Amino acid sequence: MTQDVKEIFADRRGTGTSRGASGRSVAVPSAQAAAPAPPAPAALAAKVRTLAPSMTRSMQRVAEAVAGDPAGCAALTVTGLAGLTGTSEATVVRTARLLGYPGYRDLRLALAGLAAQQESGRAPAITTDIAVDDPIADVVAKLAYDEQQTLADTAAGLDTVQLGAAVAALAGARRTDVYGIGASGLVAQDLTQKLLRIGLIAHAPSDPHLAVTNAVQLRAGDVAIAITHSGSTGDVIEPLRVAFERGATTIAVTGRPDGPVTQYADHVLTTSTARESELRPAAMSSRTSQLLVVDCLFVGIAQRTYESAAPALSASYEALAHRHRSGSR
Amino acid sequence: MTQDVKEIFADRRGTGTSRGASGRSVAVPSAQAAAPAPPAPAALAAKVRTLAPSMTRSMQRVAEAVAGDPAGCAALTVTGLAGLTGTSEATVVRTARLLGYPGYRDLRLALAGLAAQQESGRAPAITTDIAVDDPIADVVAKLAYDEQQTLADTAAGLDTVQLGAAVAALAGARRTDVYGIGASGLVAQDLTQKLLRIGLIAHAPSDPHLAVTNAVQLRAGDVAIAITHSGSTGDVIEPLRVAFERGATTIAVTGRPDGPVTQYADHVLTTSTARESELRPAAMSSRTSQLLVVDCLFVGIAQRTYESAAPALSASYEALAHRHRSGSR
DNA sequence: ACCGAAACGAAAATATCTTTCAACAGTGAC
DNA sequence: GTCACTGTTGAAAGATATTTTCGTTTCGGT
Repeated sequence: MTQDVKEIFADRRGTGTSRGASGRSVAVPSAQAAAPAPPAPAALAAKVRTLAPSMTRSMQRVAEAVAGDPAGCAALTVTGLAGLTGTSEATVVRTARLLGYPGYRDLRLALAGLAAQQESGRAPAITTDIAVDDPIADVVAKLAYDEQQTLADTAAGLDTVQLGAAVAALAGARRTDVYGIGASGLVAQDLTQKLLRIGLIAHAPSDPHLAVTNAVQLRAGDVAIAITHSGSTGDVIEPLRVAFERGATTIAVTGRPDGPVTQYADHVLTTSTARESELRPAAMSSRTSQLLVVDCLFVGIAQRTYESAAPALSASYEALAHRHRSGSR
Repeated sequence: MTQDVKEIFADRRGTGTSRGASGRSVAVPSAQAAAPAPPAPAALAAKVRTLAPSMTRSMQRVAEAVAGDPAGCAALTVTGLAGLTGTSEATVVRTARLLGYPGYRDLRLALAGLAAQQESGRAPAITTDIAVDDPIADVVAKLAYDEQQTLADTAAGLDTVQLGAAVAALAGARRTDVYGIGASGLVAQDLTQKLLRIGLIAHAPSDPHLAVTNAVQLRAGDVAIAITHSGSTGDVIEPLRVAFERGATTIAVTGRPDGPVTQYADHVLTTSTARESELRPAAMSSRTSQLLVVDCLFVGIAQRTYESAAPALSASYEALAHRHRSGSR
């Protein structure tokens, strides 16, 4: 619940990006040292969207103002912004904390930076929503633009320390389980396919019961990954919990870093949340975001295990070659 | 010479330090405001050089530090910067004034902006390939950039006429089969999931033999889609050929519009082919491209069948709601 | 060596940010 | 419906940071 919020307020300098990890030792030493999460520079708009659901009404108003007019807000003091949004100074500070800054002062600094970037980058044409009567060409353009935006947001908001830790764990894993349901299930399978290609042992059970059965087999040295946009998909959380309790290293790929799933995750990789609409279900951009994260994991692992990954990759390529008809002209 | 300094010191309220006031009641673009020069955004280094002669020794030290490391200085308080340069707070404020800002606070804000600009300015260096020893942050940036590129290429290269025709066929189809193997198989499943969600009948057999078995059942009024990057995957072409011969409308989503698969396709949707490398297999960008095409198909169909699609979408959403744990927040 | 003007910094004064705490609103149990 | 409880909120106290004041120091000229 709001315990997340409370925590943030209570222990400001806290290194605990992931609550789950607090009870256990993190594999990579550098992880917690640098972990407090580098206050985002340009990833602010994305962060606002990601965290918006876990904000209270007043905080949302503040976040909205900040995301909507960085330059304007940067010129305001706490009191000014509080007045503008019809809230109190305390709320503004709370919002700043929630967004990952030590206090309003730093948020303001970041805001100034963002404003400068926007200024130089020139306004990137606002995405209007897709309408029922949009011509097909517009649909293509809007979707492409949106997905590009999602990619940028995801890349900006991805915690490279967590990512590095996740890669390290995966690269040395005895075996890996990937859990995902629905659209996220496809992402899970995608990752699994990739891992298999570089000679790692990976499974992506699609049946929730099988997933739990699988999870029970895991132990220290194994890795379990849960992929869920909402962060609260029971069928995915359950196997991760089991894996967590069996001592496996657990990773959560989610759009809600404050969701239940992170309780059992040693490392949390945050995917970006784009606005959705009737014609554009959340599944669309969350999938794009998840896939980018998965690709990053994959390439990271491939780098680390290059000696064995490279031959494995070409071997699987060779093996499939004959399944393609010879000529294509 | 130092008369500038004097002036600045003497008349402090001249330019209206109070931001709040200036934001409201100033009706006329203040004449005096023009003269004092708007606080420089990025021209800071230049300003330092220009004004250096009229600075005292201590102030020069401060100006030098500021120009040399904007990012670093932006992180410091007055006291900190005074300490770093071996001067006093008063001197720092005096320098800020000389540079055209109402006070240190505003200089600091400008500094943050400058730092952000510099930061983003050095981004475009990511066009190179991913190397084995790239730091993880570079991997993220490069992958995101590449996928964005792929999206742009795909959107640009997509034939909207073909797309429109494909959408029309799908929207009116009695049933739809989607064939894909390996990475493309996941895309096929993704499309299938989406179609099911809006109440259409779709299958994505993953077993090639089952695919053919399925294809045999198709007839005019049905649609078959083959997804293959290479355009020459036998296991995918075969069912499409069967469907084609049974009279179904056939669609090919491929990166090779000249490949064998198009022989049996009524409509061809071209995905873009990005360069691949050892660490970045083709599967990665082709998948991104294919997914965009699939999304376009989906949204197009949803538009056409809006009356029935919208309720179906919300119904499936409702049905799944209870599978998510109550809430975080 | 002495004078005056300019430069400088310590500390007071002010503005700004942060924390605390008590009151309030929403929610679920009975 | 009422009660207890948890979570949210803003006012004001408390802590920091910035700005101003003002006396001391430095430097150049006589």
